Amino acid sequence: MDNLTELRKHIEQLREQINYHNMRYYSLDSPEISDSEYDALMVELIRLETEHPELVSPDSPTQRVGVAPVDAFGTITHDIPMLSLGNVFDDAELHAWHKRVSGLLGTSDYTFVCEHKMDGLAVSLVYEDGQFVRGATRGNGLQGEDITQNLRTIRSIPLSLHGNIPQKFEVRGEVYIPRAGFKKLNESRISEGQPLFANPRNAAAGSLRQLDPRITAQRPLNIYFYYGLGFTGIDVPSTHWDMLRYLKSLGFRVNPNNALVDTMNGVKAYYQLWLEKRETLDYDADGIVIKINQFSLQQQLGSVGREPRWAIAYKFPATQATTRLLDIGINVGRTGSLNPYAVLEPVMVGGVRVKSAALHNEEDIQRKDIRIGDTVIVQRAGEVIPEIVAPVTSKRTGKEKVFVMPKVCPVCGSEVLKLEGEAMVRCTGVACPAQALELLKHFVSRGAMDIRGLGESLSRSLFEAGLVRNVADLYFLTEEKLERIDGLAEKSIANLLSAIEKSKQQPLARILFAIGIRHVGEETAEVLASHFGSIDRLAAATAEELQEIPSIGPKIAQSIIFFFRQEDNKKVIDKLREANLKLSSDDNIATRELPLSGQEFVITGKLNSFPRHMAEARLRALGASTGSSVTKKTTSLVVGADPGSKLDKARSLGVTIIEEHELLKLLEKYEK
DNA sequence: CCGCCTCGAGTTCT
DNA sequence: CTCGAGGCGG
Repeated sequence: MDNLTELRKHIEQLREQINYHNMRYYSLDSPEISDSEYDALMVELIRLETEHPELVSPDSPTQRVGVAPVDAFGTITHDIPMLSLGNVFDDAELHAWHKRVSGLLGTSDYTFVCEHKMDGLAVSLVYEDGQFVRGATRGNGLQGEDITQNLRTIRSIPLSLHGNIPQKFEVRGEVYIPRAGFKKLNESRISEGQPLFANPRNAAAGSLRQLDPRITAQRPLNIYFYYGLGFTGIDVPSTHWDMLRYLKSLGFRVNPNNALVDTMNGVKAYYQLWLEKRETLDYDADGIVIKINQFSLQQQLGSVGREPRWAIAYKFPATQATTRLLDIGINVGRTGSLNPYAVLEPVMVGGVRVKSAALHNEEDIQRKDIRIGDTVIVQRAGEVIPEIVAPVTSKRTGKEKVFVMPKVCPVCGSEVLKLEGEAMVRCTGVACPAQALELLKHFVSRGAMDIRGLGESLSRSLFEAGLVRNVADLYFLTEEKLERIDGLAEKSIANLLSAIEKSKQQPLARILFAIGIRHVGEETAEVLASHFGSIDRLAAATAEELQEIPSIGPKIAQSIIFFFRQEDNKKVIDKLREANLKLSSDDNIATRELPLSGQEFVITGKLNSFPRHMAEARLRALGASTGSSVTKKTTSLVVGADPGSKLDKARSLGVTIIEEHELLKLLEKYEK
């Protein structure tokens, strides 16, 4: 046997192996070998084919990387037209369809196959003698574009089939981009400065229509097959359901969520199920497709125009809609950030009337190229919050206006500042009313001081009436003052005052969160409260001391120091103290659970009342940690009889030193 | 210095 | 929920 024949055989074997594992991995989602083992096979094949280009065959798995570009797509006439589907939008219309069909057939003794109506691109593939020879887009239904080379790059499309196969047949399926892949694709497009795809469908369409298949090969395209036809040289199944199973047995990827259903109630249940669960799918589905299972009945029904009578789409309420962007407004946040939002012509999306949407920041608007006056696609997918996906550029009239961030704060007129490397533009006004009001709203909110009955509108009224200029003013409100507010009855006033009174008991962590130090949220406030135990100790801390705390870095440290340096803030804190808020957790009942957490105690010398390990255990039970030597992290040193060198160390580090009787007092105070 | 993770801030509608 | 920013480990 000569060398070349042997090599040819080896290459053929490799291809078969790779094709088999391709099918396991891409079509059946159940790989048998690891990715690296697979890669090794592929590398070997590429090496052999590079060395012997004459042995490269068009169905070789190496050819999926895409061949050289074409000038234009050829036209392919579909042997059997690719029909579109009629739509129904509610149960009544669905029943009307069922009734019509049953009437035409003279029976309602048939079954249904339910499938997802995937939001992708319908394609048609022709196989001859087990080889994939031709693939086309749907086009106008009669003629489509020849995208054979692009389809070859999709891994789950078998290039050649084995076993007892039809001489010739056609399969149809839906090409799509999985959601995860779509997200990644758009992310990489951002970093490459390319325009974003509005949705996975557009991305799939754009990818399939690449003239250069090498680009298509890099897109995460996938496909589900849902139809087989035009078989020659073999007996075909007599129902659609069996056809799907047959396609699967040939190695075509078939959607596992398809269902065979006996009754209309089953159809409705399938619809309801996936209406609720559609967000869990890794592709967009805009409805379900109901097909009459028996081919003989399908034939009997035939088509009207371009729509078969034997199938219907039952659409989900749209999660995307287009509407006009009337204007772009600006909100000023608590931190002074200027937050643009879209003013939309109200539109129904996913069953809700949407009239505004957040636009995050200026860059976001520019990247998406959204202009005032544009027709835009609004989305309200699984998430409740609407967003603008993209403008519909084809609807531009030329009168649209590009948005520019104002140079001054729209509320107080102060200059705005965009810091180097930051996305947000900020108002520099120290006394900006918008910021003050937002801070007030934040202060009374649920996670902060939790003052019930003081919502958005009352906050605004109090602020505008000049009764509350800063958050501390809340604690000096009186009945007489509140009577000046319109629409505030006696009972409401009493409730409000009692809610304010109650909030005085909020623990230190809540207060630290509520006063609105930049970069100090709930979590960090908790850390600071348990570490320092009082607002005064926090205010006195240096940047170094702050940064020693885990999760506190230079930025947060700087922000805290900046906050406490401001005269206005000092005044507010003094007034809060005057109002008897718990600015120190020492006298705070609400922090009882772990009053000493964040503190580290070290004991030196001999204790009289109990052994050292007992003292340490009791301290730990209160949330403190205990150490054996004095370090920068030590917060208190307990001094017993005959103290050692730890005392000197503690003095040099400025660690709080307490005596045994003070420790006892401390323990008694917190233990119960 | 980069990538990963967590936290902070802002947001819509019923 | 999403995006940006800060902290931190490799």
